[in-house]
Amino acid sequence: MSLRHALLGFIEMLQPVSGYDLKKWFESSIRFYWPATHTQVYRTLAELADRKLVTTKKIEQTIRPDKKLYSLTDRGKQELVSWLREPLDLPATRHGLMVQLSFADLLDIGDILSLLSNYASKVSAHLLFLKKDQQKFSQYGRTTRERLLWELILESGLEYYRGELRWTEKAIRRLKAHAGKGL
Amino acid sequence: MSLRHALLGFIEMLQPVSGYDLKKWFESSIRFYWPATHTQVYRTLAELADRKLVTTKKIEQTIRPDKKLYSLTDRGKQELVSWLREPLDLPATRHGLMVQLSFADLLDIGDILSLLSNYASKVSAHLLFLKKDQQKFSQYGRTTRERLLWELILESGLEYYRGELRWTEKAIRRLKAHAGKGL
DNA sequence: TCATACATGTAAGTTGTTACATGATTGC
DNA sequence: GCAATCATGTAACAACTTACATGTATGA
Repeated sequence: MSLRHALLGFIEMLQPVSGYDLKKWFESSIRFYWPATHTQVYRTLAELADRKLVTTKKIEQTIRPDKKLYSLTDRGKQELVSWLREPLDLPATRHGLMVQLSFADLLDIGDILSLLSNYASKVSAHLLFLKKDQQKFSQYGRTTRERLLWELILESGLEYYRGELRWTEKAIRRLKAHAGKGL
Repeated sequence: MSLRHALLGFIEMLQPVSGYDLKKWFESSIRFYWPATHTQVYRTLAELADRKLVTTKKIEQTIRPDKKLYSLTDRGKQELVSWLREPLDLPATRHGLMVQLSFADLLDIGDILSLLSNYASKVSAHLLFLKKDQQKFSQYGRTTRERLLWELILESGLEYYRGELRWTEKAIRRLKAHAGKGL
C-alpha cells in the first residue's frame, strides 16, 4: 500500500508534523494520485507508530485541541527509501464510465451522449482546478531537482485529463455521426 | 460499485451464463477498466441472486464439475439500465509511481531513472498486449453501434498508455538534462 | 507427469468509505 | 448566528486481496 509510504514521505519532509497537517498536505497535493480520508490517515499513523517507523510527541494546548507530532525513526526512513526504489506493477484503474459504455447499447443515443458530456464537463472543471494549483505548488520544492519532479508529476495529471477530454470529444463526434447515418 | 453492474451487463449479453464464464469475459475485456478476482465474482453473483436481480439454474454434469447458469430478471434489467444512465464521479486514480516520484528527491538519479524506465517497459508491454486484443475483440459487437462503442473504449485505453509512454520519455529526458547540468 | 481447463466456493485479512462524536475559536 | 478551522478519534460497513480447498479430464 502506498498510503503508508506517502505518509512516511511527508513526515520526512515536514517533521515534526501533526496528523491533521499531514491530511491537509494530502488534500492539496498527492490526493490526485492517492486519495485518503482522515480516518485512514489516523489509522495508518497509529500503525506506523506501532511498528516503530515513527515516533509521536503529545503537545498539550489550551485554546486548540491537543495534538500529536510525528517524526521519522531511522527504521522509518530505511523503510521509506527502500520502498521508493521498488518497481511497482501498473496501477489497476477502475473507470466506471468505460463499464457503462461497455453496455451502453442498451441506452438510446441521447443518454449515451449525456454520459459523455457529463464526463467532459467534470474533466474540464478538474483541469481548471489543476492549473490553478500549478503555480502554488511548484514553489515548495527544496532543491531544483525536487521542483522538477513535482512539475513532471503535475504535467502528468494535466496531460492525462487533456487526453480524456480529447477522447471524449472524439467519442461524441463519432457517435453523433453514427446516429446521423441512421436517418 | 460498478462490479455488480458489470456483471448484470454481461449476464444480459450472455445469458444463461456460468460464473466461470463471466469471470473469463471479465479477464478478456473489462478487466482493464474494472478488475475483479473470481472470489469477488462469485460473491457478488450470490448477492445479486439474493436480491432477485438474477435467477440461477443448477446444471449437473458428470465429467465436469456441476455449474450454475445465471439469467437476468426484469428487476435486474431495470437496475442495470438505470445505473447505466447515472452520471458518475471522476474515477479516483491511485498511481503509485507518482507517489514515489513525489519523494524521489531522496534517491540518486540512477534510481529515479530506473523507476521510470521500468514503468516505460511495463507500459509498452501492455500496449502491445492491447493491440493484439484489438482485432479479436471488436468482432463480437451485435450492432454497429455496439462495435463503435467497444472500439472507442479500446482506443481510450490505447491513448492513455501512449500518453503515459510519451510522458515517461519526456520525464527521463528532463531528468537526464538536469543531472547533466550539475557536472 | 505436469500444467491447464473446468467450476465453485470459504476464510481471513487488508483497505477504503461513511457516519458519529466532541468542543472552542475565528471570520463573515 | 452560522459555517469553517483546528484536532483527533471510534464504529460499522463495504470492497478487495490472498490463501486454502476439491477433483476430473485433456493435451504437451
